[in-house]
Amino acid sequence: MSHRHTDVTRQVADACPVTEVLDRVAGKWSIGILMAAGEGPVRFTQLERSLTGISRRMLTLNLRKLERDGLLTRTVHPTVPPRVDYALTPSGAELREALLTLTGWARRHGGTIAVAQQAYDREHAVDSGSAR
Amino acid sequence: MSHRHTDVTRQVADACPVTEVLDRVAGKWSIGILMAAGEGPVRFTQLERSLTGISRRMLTLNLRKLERDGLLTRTVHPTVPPRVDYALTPSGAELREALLTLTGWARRHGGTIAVAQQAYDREHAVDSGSAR
DNA sequence: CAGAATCCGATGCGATACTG
DNA sequence: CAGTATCGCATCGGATTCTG
Repeated sequence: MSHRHTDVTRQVADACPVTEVLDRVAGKWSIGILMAAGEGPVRFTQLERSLTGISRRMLTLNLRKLERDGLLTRTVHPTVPPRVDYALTPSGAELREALLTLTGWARRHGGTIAVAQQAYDREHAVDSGSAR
Repeated sequence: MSHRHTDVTRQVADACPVTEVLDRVAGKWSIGILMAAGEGPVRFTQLERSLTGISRRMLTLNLRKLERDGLLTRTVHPTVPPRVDYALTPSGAELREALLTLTGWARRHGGTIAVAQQAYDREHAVDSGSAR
Protein backbone atom coordinates (compact mmCIF):
# COMPACT_ATOMS: atom_id res chain seq x y z
CA MET A 1 0.00 0.00 0.00
CA SER A 2 2.56 2.57 1.13
CA HIS A 3 1.70 6.07 0.07
CA ARG A 4 0.44 5.90 -3.48
CA HIS A 5 -2.19 8.46 -4.28
CA THR A 6 -3.91 6.38 -6.93
CA ASP A 7 -2.44 8.39 -9.72
CA VAL A 8 -5.63 8.56 -11.75
CA THR A 9 -7.74 9.73 -8.86
CA ARG A 10 -5.33 12.58 -8.30
CA GLN A 11 -6.51 14.36 -11.39
CA VAL A 12 -10.02 14.34 -10.03
CA ALA A 13 -8.80 15.39 -6.63
CA ASP A 14 -7.21 18.41 -8.17
CA ALA A 15 -10.53 19.61 -9.40
CA CYS A 16 -12.34 18.51 -6.27
CA PRO A 17 -10.28 18.35 -3.07
CA VAL A 18 -13.42 17.35 -1.28
CA THR A 19 -13.53 14.00 -3.02
CA GLU A 20 -10.00 13.28 -1.96
CA VAL A 21 -10.77 13.98 1.65
CA LEU A 22 -13.96 12.03 1.65
CA ASP A 23 -12.17 9.02 0.28
CA ARG A 24 -10.55 8.52 3.63
CA VAL A 25 -13.85 8.39 5.42
CA ALA A 26 -15.28 6.11 2.81
CA GLY A 27 -14.23 2.85 4.39
CA LYS A 28 -16.63 0.60 6.18
CA TRP A 29 -15.18 1.38 9.58
CA SER A 30 -13.43 4.76 9.46
CA ILE A 31 -16.41 6.73 10.65
CA GLY A 32 -17.24 4.30 13.40
CA ILE A 33 -13.69 4.50 14.64
CA LEU A 34 -13.69 8.27 14.70
CA MET A 35 -16.94 8.20 16.62
CA ALA A 36 -15.71 5.66 19.12
CA ALA A 37 -12.43 7.46 19.59
CA GLY A 38 -14.17 10.71 20.38
CA GLU A 39 -15.00 9.68 23.91
CA GLY A 40 -11.48 10.38 24.94
CA PRO A 41 -8.33 8.21 24.89
CA VAL A 42 -9.37 4.71 23.96
CA ARG A 43 -7.41 1.51 23.92
CA PHE A 44 -7.12 -0.91 21.08
CA THR A 45 -9.28 -3.57 22.67
CA GLN A 46 -11.76 -0.96 23.68
CA LEU A 47 -12.25 0.02 20.08
CA GLU A 48 -12.39 -3.59 19.03
CA ARG A 49 -15.34 -4.11 21.31
CA SER A 50 -17.10 -0.89 20.38
CA LEU A 51 -17.01 -1.64 16.68
CA THR A 52 -18.91 -4.87 16.79
CA GLY A 53 -17.83 -7.18 14.03
CA ILE A 54 -14.58 -5.53 13.02
CA SER A 55 -11.53 -7.70 12.52
CA ARG A 56 -8.18 -6.92 14.09
CA ARG A 57 -6.76 -6.46 10.66
CA MET A 58 -9.19 -3.78 9.57
CA LEU A 59 -9.04 -2.02 12.88
CA THR A 60 -5.30 -1.77 12.66
CA LEU A 61 -5.30 -0.69 9.04
CA ASN A 62 -7.89 2.01 9.58
CA LEU A 63 -6.20 3.19 12.72
CA ARG A 64 -2.94 3.56 10.86
CA LYS A 65 -4.62 5.37 8.04
CA LEU A 66 -6.32 7.82 10.35
CA GLU A 67 -3.08 8.35 12.19
CA ARG A 68 -1.28 9.03 8.96
CA ASP A 69 -3.91 11.60 8.03
CA GLY A 70 -3.28 13.35 11.31
CA LEU A 71 -6.79 12.63 12.52
CA LEU A 72 -5.79 10.69 15.60
CA THR A 73 -2.74 10.02 17.69
CA ARG A 74 -1.29 6.71 18.75
CA THR A 75 0.37 6.62 22.15
CA VAL A 76 2.31 3.53 23.13
CA HIS A 77 2.82 2.93 26.84
CA PRO A 78 5.97 0.82 27.24
CA THR A 79 4.43 -1.39 29.89
CA VAL A 80 3.84 -5.08 30.06
CA PRO A 81 1.44 -6.07 28.81
CA PRO A 82 1.65 -3.33 26.19
CA ARG A 83 -0.95 -0.64 26.16
CA VAL A 84 -1.82 1.74 23.35
CA ASP A 85 -4.13 4.71 23.54
CA TYR A 86 -5.79 6.36 20.63
CA ALA A 87 -7.17 9.87 20.75
CA LEU A 88 -8.47 12.37 18.25
CA THR A 89 -6.36 15.29 17.20
CA PRO A 90 -7.98 18.71 16.92
CA SER A 91 -8.59 18.07 13.23
CA GLY A 92 -10.03 14.67 14.00
CA ALA A 93 -12.31 16.10 16.65
CA GLU A 94 -13.60 18.67 14.19
CA LEU A 95 -14.23 15.98 11.65
CA ARG A 96 -16.13 14.03 14.24
CA GLU A 97 -18.32 17.04 14.86
CA ALA A 98 -19.05 17.27 11.17
CA LEU A 99 -19.86 13.59 11.09
CA LEU A 100 -22.33 14.02 13.91
CA THR A 101 -24.44 16.06 11.55
CA LEU A 102 -24.39 13.12 9.21
CA THR A 103 -25.15 10.46 11.77
CA GLY A 104 -27.92 12.67 13.05
CA TRP A 105 -29.48 12.56 9.63
CA ALA A 106 -28.95 8.83 9.55
CA ARG A 107 -30.91 8.34 12.75
CA ARG A 108 -33.73 10.51 11.50
CA HIS A 109 -34.01 8.87 8.10
CA GLY A 110 -32.79 5.35 8.62
CA GLY A 111 -36.28 3.97 8.69
CA THR A 112 -37.43 6.16 5.82
CA ILE A 113 -34.77 4.71 3.59
CA ALA A 114 -35.66 1.13 4.34
CA VAL A 115 -39.26 1.86 3.38
CA ALA A 116 -38.22 3.67 0.21
CA GLN A 117 -36.10 0.71 -0.82
CA GLN A 118 -38.90 -1.76 -0.40
CA ALA A 119 -41.27 0.44 -2.34
CA TYR A 120 -38.73 0.78 -5.11
CA ASP A 121 -38.08 -2.94 -5.19
CA ARG A 122 -41.76 -3.71 -5.36
CA GLU A 123 -42.18 -1.34 -8.25
CA HIS A 124 -39.12 -2.34 -10.22
CA ALA A 125 -39.35 -6.04 -9.50
CA VAL A 126 -39.75 -8.68 -12.19
CA ASP A 127 -43.07 -7.04 -12.62
CA SER A 128 -45.13 -7.51 -15.78
CA GLY A 129 -46.53 -4.03 -15.36
CA SER A 130 -49.86 -3.69 -13.65
CA ALA A 131 -50.59 -7.38 -13.45
CA ARG A 132 -52.12 -7.52 -10.00
CA MET B 1 -26.76 -7.12 -6.49
CA SER B 2 -30.50 -6.95 -5.84
CA HIS B 3 -31.28 -6.15 -2.26
CA ARG B 4 -29.06 -8.34 -0.18
CA HIS B 5 -28.11 -6.82 3.13
CA THR B 6 -24.85 -8.72 3.45
CA ASP B 7 -26.20 -11.01 6.12
CA VAL B 8 -23.25 -10.62 8.42
CA THR B 9 -23.23 -6.86 8.28
CA ARG B 10 -26.85 -6.86 9.26
CA GLN B 11 -25.98 -7.83 12.77
CA VAL B 12 -23.80 -4.77 13.01
CA ALA B 13 -26.45 -2.61 11.42
CA ASP B 14 -28.87 -3.69 14.08
CA ALA B 15 -26.61 -2.34 16.75
CA CYS B 16 -25.61 0.66 14.68
CA PRO B 17 -28.13 1.83 12.08
CA VAL B 18 -25.78 4.65 11.32
CA THR B 19 -23.29 2.33 9.71
CA GLU B 20 -25.93 0.99 7.42
CA VAL B 21 -26.92 4.43 6.23
CA LEU B 22 -23.39 5.59 5.78
CA ASP B 23 -22.68 2.63 3.57
CA ARG B 24 -24.75 4.21 0.85
CA VAL B 25 -22.74 7.40 0.90
CA ALA B 26 -19.52 5.49 1.02
CA GLY B 27 -18.98 5.13 -2.69
CA LYS B 28 -16.49 7.17 -4.62
CA TRP B 29 -19.19 9.22 -6.33
CA SER B 30 -22.36 9.21 -4.20
CA ILE B 31 -21.56 12.37 -2.35
CA GLY B 32 -20.51 14.22 -5.44
CA ILE B 33 -23.74 13.27 -7.12
CA LEU B 34 -25.85 14.46 -4.22
CA MET B 35 -23.97 17.72 -4.24
CA ALA B 36 -24.35 18.24 -7.96
CA ALA B 37 -28.02 17.30 -7.88
CA GLY B 38 -28.72 19.86 -5.21
CA GLU B 39 -28.68 22.77 -7.61
CA GLY B 40 -32.13 21.80 -8.83
CA PRO B 41 -33.26 19.39 -11.53
CA VAL B 42 -30.21 18.17 -13.38
CA ARG B 43 -29.91 16.10 -16.49
CA PHE B 44 -27.84 13.01 -16.94
CA THR B 45 -25.25 14.60 -19.14
CA GLN B 46 -25.13 17.56 -16.83
CA LEU B 47 -24.13 15.32 -13.98
CA GLU B 48 -21.68 13.49 -16.15
CA ARG B 49 -19.88 16.74 -16.81
CA SER B 50 -19.99 17.95 -13.23
CA LEU B 51 -18.45 14.79 -11.87
CA THR B 52 -15.24 14.93 -13.78
CA GLY B 53 -13.91 11.50 -14.46
CA ILE B 54 -16.97 9.43 -13.73
CA SER B 55 -17.94 6.72 -16.16
CA ARG B 56 -21.46 6.31 -17.50
CA ARG B 57 -21.66 3.00 -15.77
CA MET B 58 -20.91 4.33 -12.30
CA LEU B 59 -23.08 7.36 -12.75
CA THR B 60 -26.03 5.18 -13.68
CA LEU B 61 -25.41 2.70 -10.88
CA ASN B 62 -25.11 5.38 -8.23
CA LEU B 63 -28.10 7.24 -9.57
CA ARG B 64 -30.19 4.10 -9.36
CA LYS B 65 -28.96 3.39 -5.89
CA LEU B 66 -29.80 6.86 -4.65
CA GLU B 67 -33.17 6.66 -6.31
CA ARG B 68 -33.86 3.36 -4.64
CA ASP B 69 -32.96 4.87 -1.30
CA GLY B 70 -35.50 7.60 -1.91
CA LEU B 71 -32.82 10.27 -1.96
CA LEU B 72 -33.52 11.52 -5.45
CA THR B 73 -36.17 11.25 -8.11
CA ARG B 74 -35.78 10.29 -11.72
CA THR B 75 -38.11 11.98 -14.17
CA VAL B 76 -38.23 10.74 -17.73
CA HIS B 77 -39.51 13.14 -20.35
CA PRO B 78 -40.89 11.08 -23.24
CA THR B 79 -39.36 13.30 -25.87
CA VAL B 80 -36.91 12.63 -28.63
CA PRO B 81 -34.11 12.71 -27.95
CA PRO B 82 -34.91 11.40 -24.48
CA ARG B 83 -34.41 13.63 -21.52
CA VAL B 84 -34.16 12.66 -17.88
CA ASP B 85 -34.08 14.97 -14.91
CA TYR B 86 -32.77 14.11 -11.50
CA ALA B 87 -33.71 16.03 -8.41
CA LEU B 88 -33.26 15.56 -4.68
CA THR B 89 -36.17 14.45 -2.55
CA PRO B 90 -36.72 16.18 0.80
CA SER B 91 -34.69 13.45 2.48
CA GLY B 92 -31.96 13.81 -0.09
CA ALA B 93 -31.88 17.56 0.35
CA GLU B 94 -31.51 17.15 4.09
CA LEU B 95 -28.71 14.71 3.57
CA ARG B 96 -27.03 17.19 1.29
CA GLU B 97 -27.22 19.79 4.04
CA ALA B 98 -25.58 17.38 6.43
CA LEU B 99 -22.89 16.65 3.87
CA LEU B 100 -22.16 20.34 3.51
CA THR B 101 -20.86 20.27 7.05
CA LEU B 102 -18.55 17.51 5.98
CA THR B 103 -17.33 19.12 2.79
CA GLY B 104 -16.82 22.31 4.73
CA TRP B 105 -14.45 20.47 7.00
CA ALA B 106 -12.79 19.00 3.95
CA ARG B 107 -12.06 22.40 2.51
CA ARG B 108 -10.67 23.67 5.77
CA HIS B 109 -8.44 20.66 6.43
CA GLY B 110 -7.56 19.33 3.01
CA GLY B 111 -4.16 20.92 3.09
CA THR B 112 -3.56 20.00 6.70
CA ILE B 113 -4.03 16.37 5.91
CA ALA B 114 -1.62 16.35 3.02
CA VAL B 115 1.02 17.82 5.31
CA ALA B 116 0.28 15.32 8.05
CA GLN B 117 0.65 12.46 5.63
CA GLN B 118 4.01 13.62 4.40
CA ALA B 119 5.24 14.10 7.94
CA TYR B 120 4.01 10.62 8.83
CA ASP B 121 5.63 9.07 5.79
CA ARG B 122 8.93 10.78 6.52
CA GLU B 123 8.87 9.50 10.05
CA HIS B 124 7.76 5.96 9.33
CA ALA B 125 9.75 5.51 6.16
CA VAL B 126 12.38 2.82 5.71
CA ASP B 127 14.12 4.77 8.39
CA SER B 128 16.98 3.25 10.39
CA GLY B 129 15.96 5.32 13.36
CA SER B 130 17.86 8.53 13.96
CA ALA B 131 20.46 7.95 11.29
CA ARG B 132 20.52 11.35 9.72
C1' DC C 1 -2.51 -6.82 24.80
C1' DA C 2 -1.61 -5.07 20.38
C1' DG C 3 -0.29 -6.02 16.58
C1' DA C 4 2.03 -8.24 11.65
C1' DA C 5 1.71 -11.53 7.75
C1' DT C 6 -0.60 -14.30 4.47
C1' DC C 7 -4.43 -16.18 1.84
C1' DC C 8 -8.61 -15.49 -0.59
C1' DG C 9 -13.36 -14.32 -1.73
C1' DA C 10 -16.46 -10.18 -2.54
C1' DT C 11 -17.00 -5.77 -4.41
C1' DG C 12 -15.82 -1.30 -6.79
C1' DC C 13 -14.83 0.83 -10.59
C1' DG C 14 -13.19 1.80 -15.35
C1' DA C 15 -12.98 0.77 -20.42
C1' DT C 16 -15.35 -0.64 -24.15
C1' DA C 17 -19.17 -1.82 -27.14
C1' DC C 18 -24.10 -1.88 -28.21
C1' DT C 19 -29.17 0.23 -28.08
C1' DG C 20 -33.93 2.79 -28.18
C1' DC D 1 -29.36 11.66 -25.12
C1' DA D 2 -29.47 8.29 -21.74
C1' DG D 3 -28.79 4.43 -20.93
C1' DT D 4 -27.49 -1.30 -20.81
C1' DA D 5 -24.17 -5.39 -21.05
C1' DT D 6 -19.87 -7.59 -20.49
C1' DC D 7 -15.03 -7.93 -19.16
C1' DG D 8 -11.20 -7.48 -16.16
C1' DC D 9 -8.20 -5.44 -12.85
C1' DA D 10 -7.59 -3.28 -8.31
C1' DT D 11 -8.91 -2.70 -3.83
C1' DC D 12 -11.58 -3.93 0.26
C1' DG D 13 -12.23 -6.68 3.84
C1' DG D 14 -12.67 -11.25 6.56
C1' DA D 15 -10.44 -15.55 8.59
C1' DT D 16 -6.51 -17.52 10.24
C1' DT D 17 -1.91 -17.89 12.09
C1' DC D 18 2.27 -16.07 14.38
C1' DT D 19 4.80 -12.64 17.59
C1' DG D 20 6.96 -9.30 21.23
